[in-house]
Amino acid sequence: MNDTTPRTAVRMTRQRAAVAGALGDTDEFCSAQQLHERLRTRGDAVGLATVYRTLQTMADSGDVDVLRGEDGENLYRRCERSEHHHHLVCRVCGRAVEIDGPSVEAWAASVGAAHGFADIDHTVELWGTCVQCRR
Amino acid sequence: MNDTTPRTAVRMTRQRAAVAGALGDTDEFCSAQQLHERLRTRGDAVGLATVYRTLQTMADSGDVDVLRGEDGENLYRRCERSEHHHHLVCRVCGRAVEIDGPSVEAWAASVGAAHGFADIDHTVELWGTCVQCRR
DNA sequence: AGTCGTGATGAGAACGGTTGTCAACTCGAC
DNA sequence: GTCGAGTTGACAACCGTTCTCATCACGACT
Repeated sequence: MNDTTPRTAVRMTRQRAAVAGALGDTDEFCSAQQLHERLRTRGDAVGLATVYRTLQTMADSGDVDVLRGEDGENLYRRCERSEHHHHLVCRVCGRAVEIDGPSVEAWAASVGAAHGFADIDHTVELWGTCVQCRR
Repeated sequence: MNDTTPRTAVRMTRQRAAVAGALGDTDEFCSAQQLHERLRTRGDAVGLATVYRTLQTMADSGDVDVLRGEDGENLYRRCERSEHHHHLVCRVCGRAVEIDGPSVEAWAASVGAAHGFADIDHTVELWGTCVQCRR
């Protein structure tokens, strides 16, 4: 009954290594399905459900950033910073820049409080077209 | 070839009036399905597809605000201001306050430009729990 | 190296929101 | 009243994501 004996160990499997590897290959946000396809063509086939599960787990533990694309699907990218931050994402290729809005956090909290709302959470993402994709 | 003869008139139908009426009843953001259900119990039955189509049309013309809920579904609310603005939404009841982040717009544009991104668009929504729902 | 328990996997079904299909309908201009 | 084009509704199709469950394989412990 002591915590020194983790009851739920996270096992390292070929599949998890593959997903992590594929994510490490790029700076761009990509969907679970894109990742699944990339792994398949790479010869590192992993079940789609597993890709979803793995990404979810990694997102929970803060190993990947998740954000909802403009069409509603979830996009993932390996996380470079563990602190809270936002993104400037290219809507064409998915390339992203991590940014922080120094004032945003404070602004969100104060606006929330001013209207009597608690547990304020905020969504702040910037979409644009990067130089390469602009042509 | 002159604009004085609109080729595609928007017709006022019982269904559109019903959807508009249901939206006018509340200040809260609600989903297409909630609206559909509300209309049904009200005796003003409208097909689900029609509710979706009508909301989409109204959103395009700026008559309703749309935002994507935390679970990914689209939420609609009658629009009070046509100018660009953001929302502070109660994640429990959907009640919302229209807000504007004076600095947000400028900040988004400058960050985008600084990284060579064009056509910057931004998503800024605040979620919280309102007084009534806090208990 | 062999055992074993439990977490992990994958194929496919299920789900939930949304959009497409198409024949029947109805608004509204004439 | 007529007529045509926009509109509607029941239902199928879509699509991303999650669930199911039998089978597999880490890895801790011999």
